[in-house]
Amino acid sequence: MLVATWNVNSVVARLPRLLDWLRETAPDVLCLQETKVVNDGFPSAQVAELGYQVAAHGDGRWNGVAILSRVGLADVAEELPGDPGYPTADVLEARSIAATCGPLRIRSVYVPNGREPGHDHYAYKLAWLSALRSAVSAEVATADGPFAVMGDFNIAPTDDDVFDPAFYATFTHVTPPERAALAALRELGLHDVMPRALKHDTPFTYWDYRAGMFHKNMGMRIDLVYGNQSFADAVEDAYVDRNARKGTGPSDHAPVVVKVAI
DNA sequence: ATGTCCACAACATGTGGA
Repeated sequence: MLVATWNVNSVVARLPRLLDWLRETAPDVLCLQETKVVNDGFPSAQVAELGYQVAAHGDGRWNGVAILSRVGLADVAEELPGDPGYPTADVLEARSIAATCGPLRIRSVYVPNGREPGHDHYAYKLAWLSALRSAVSAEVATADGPFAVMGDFNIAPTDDDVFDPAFYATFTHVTPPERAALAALRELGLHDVMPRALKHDTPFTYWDYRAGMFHKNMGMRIDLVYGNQSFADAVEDAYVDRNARKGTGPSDHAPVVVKVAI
């Protein structure tokens, strides 16, 4: 199986590139983030022509996640129990969706950005990650086969995952509490599936649109694949498809593609 | 050598978010 995750920064704006990429790469399962569209606006018919079923969970203007599968799609869960909501507990954002795709249980996540350390949104990010840990803990405990949670975590696990730690020193994505939240996920028995880079030896997955950062390779690895033991044992290859970040009208993220013997 | 994009409201361009 080929499994992938990609923050597309609007599935509508990215549709031509998404369809081209699906034809070229032909993943069996693709997790999307930042679809930025309500479910009725999701281009389901276009991806269906390529053989994919869709489970979408969208807000509209912001956020939005989805799972595309051509190996079956069942037991879809859009709720995240314990979701703290933002700015208040009654406002839940579309940041997580889970489904069973053939033999694989999968969760696509778009972790809150956090904006800046100390901001309300930063506290929300940590609370949201705590809720995610609880949900994933239950999934890991009940999974009798391969399980993976993947998506845009908006956290670089280590200093090696950013082009220059000093550049990000005062920003979110690298603070100890955020990294501790990732470690808490791994403590559930999940493995960080490290992709190889197609260039530069740095498997970054995100480069800001501004100031030519992609061309200077000033990026971060914040799109992650965390798999349980069964999933990790089956990994044959993993890479960041930086080619999808090139050219006209790219997302600011590149897909992470994982080949698993499942 | 240089370097942002997206959606929305509204209908020009400002705004918020990333």
